[in-house]
Amino acid sequence: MATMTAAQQRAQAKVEYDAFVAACPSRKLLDRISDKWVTLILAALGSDSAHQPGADCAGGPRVMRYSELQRLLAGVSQKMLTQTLRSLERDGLVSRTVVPTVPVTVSYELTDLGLSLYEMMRGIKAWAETHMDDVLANRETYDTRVA
Amino acid sequence: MATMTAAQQRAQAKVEYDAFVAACPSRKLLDRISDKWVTLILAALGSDSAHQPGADCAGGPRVMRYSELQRLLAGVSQKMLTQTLRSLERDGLVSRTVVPTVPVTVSYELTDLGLSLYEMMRGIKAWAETHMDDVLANRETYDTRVA
DNA sequence: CAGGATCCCGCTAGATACTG
DNA sequence: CAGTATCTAGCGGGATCCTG
Repeated sequence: MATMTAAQQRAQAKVEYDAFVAACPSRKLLDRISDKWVTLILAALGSDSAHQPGADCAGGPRVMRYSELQRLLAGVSQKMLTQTLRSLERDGLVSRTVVPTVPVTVSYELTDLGLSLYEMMRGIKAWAETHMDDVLANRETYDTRVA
Repeated sequence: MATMTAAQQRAQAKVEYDAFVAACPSRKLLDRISDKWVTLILAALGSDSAHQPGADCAGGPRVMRYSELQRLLAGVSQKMLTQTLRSLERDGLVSRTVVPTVPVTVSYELTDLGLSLYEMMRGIKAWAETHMDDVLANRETYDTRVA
């Protein structure tokens, strides 16, 4: 039984390729920043608070408390907020500070690494603002052509 | 019944914020490139074929056929490959060419817009290769600190 | 105040089978 | 060769309730 069927060989190739892709640094980065709340938290802590519909918190503090973030990011569940903050802390992108008052006070801010990531996201933002209109236009053209 | 409960107001805020986020160009871009197969197809068509474990197709053609892509991207299902290619075509990022031979021959290649996106992804790749090691190191430190 | 624990549901990727 | 159609299971994420 040393031989494999074609299907088995394909399955094997898939496993290897998946492992290869999973190990790719770019893939890891994308997995991280593609998370909806990651980007929004980064934007919030990076003081790019234009991500709030009406109000503006321009020049707002780069250090925010849990409840502040929850208020700013309307619609985030506690679960996702906590989960996301934890993973960002784990990756050394944000720092978490607990002040043992009563009740307890917890604040978050970007680390240097997190700030660096935030800066790179501005590059993405720049591309998006430059080219997304074209993409959207192409999309509409395509849809009307089909219909 | 003109008044709303606190819960209703929160739900309303969430809807508005979600709509706001959905309209954000950066968000749209991230939704697009965070797709596993999108990035891999772009890499394949951008001739960055280092995404194959063993073999190398350096300097490979920027125009590839459906079956070539399927072979290169080991483990992709027909469904996802077709679906992804369609959406990329819809957005004007890749062009699809049908040659009516028997059986039919279909080839894909990047458009200028798609190439531009590919170039921007190299920026992401650069950041990843520069900083992901730090992230991973932080992650391990965090895990051992907890355990 | 900041978060842990639990239940539950929608969505989507994937497998399978069929076709022009 | 290059798809289309259908069905299903797994899982991420939200809602809800509880606590140091």
